[in-house]
Amino acid sequence: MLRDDITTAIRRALMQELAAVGYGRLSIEAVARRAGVSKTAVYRRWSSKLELVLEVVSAAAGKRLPLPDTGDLRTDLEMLYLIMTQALRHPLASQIIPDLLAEAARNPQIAQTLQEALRLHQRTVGGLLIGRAVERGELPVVVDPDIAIDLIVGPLYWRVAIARLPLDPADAPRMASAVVGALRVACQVPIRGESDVELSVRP
Amino acid sequence: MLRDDITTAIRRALMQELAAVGYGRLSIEAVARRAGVSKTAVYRRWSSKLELVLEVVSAAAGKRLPLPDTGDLRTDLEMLYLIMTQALRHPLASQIIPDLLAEAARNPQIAQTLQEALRLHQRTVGGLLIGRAVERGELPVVVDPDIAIDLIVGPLYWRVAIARLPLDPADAPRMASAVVGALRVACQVPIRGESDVELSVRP
DNA sequence: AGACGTCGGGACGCAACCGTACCGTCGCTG
DNA sequence: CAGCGACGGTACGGTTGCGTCCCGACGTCT
Repeated sequence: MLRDDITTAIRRALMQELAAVGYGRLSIEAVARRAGVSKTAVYRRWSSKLELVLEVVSAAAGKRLPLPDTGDLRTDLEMLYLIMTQALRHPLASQIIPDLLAEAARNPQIAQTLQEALRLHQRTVGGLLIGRAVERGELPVVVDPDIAIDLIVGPLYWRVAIARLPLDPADAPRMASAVVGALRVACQVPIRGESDVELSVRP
Repeated sequence: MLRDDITTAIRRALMQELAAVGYGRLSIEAVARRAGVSKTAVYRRWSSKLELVLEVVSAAAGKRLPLPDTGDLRTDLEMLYLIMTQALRHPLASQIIPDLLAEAARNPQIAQTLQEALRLHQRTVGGLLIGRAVERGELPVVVDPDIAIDLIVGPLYWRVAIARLPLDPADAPRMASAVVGALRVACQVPIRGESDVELSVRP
């Protein structure tokens, strides 16, 4: 039987190495060195760099974040943003996730794994948030869950993970309010044009 | 004098190689090979891989996209989304930009260059769009241009560059309408009063 | 026309990494 | 207690890329 302590050491070393040098420069040799084991120990468990990364990352992505349920869409989003900000601020996540997303543009295997892990997760989270808001009457019937996801996740991901600007705690409620406004419009039947109805923050 | 044809051949080869293997795996040798020149030709012009990439990329990022000015914020955004989608659909952009953004998390030089090139550009574009909308009375006075950028760029970038879902032409107007809704809310004075909803996270 | 200066190309030594074969060791089993 | 099987570590040949040096070729200037 393979020793568990060595397996976990390799997993941990992979994450650190991935954050340090990225998938492109990642070498089995460096992972083994950082883990304090030999290359053979790695090759016995995974046959290639790709397989190693896919297994470890998909396992790590399986950890679900807590899902806010405050009974109010705007507050739910605000909490979600604070949670996501904290998660994305973590050095491992903030370096590994963009790196793998970029690599996914070249490697279909990585793309598929990330799609299943991240996008599916977000779709359920977003679906839950929006579904509950619809039940409470805060939103009309959703037209397209994909657009809803884009509107919810896009702004925060852009700011924290891409632009790398800090999300001022005071900004979270403002962004949440704005996204609620976007969702209200997006959920309307897409009648072209007459969207100059006054949209208030207050329900 | 350095021959211009070879210089441009190296520039073109760099972009292709960057898209093919990414910054991490990029090698001067491969660039020279693809350009059909010798390594010396590259080293005579740029002293290192980083310098080469910075120069070429910042030059390429300087190309400004056309800025829509239709006299209506929603239509401006719709046009902007179509333009951005087309630009991001280009294989070079769709692979190079996420790759460099990920690398920017490790390399301050790249981060700074991208900040200046992309973020600054977007800030001017967003500032223009929003400024004109404010002048027309479509929006109240902007509170924070950064949040406005996040709301405008985030959803589209997320969908096209990260989730890699195609933006259905029919989705552009819907996304534009939704973002207008978000901007209307975001531009209101952020009175924090009526959010006395309980702030608790239920798992 | 001839000499000079500059540029591109090929070759070299060096370092890192890959994937594998072999060897010593540990633990289980009878 | 002894034999066996599986595991981890070291060593190896091969490949790739780096950065540099030297040489032949081309254009220019006098």
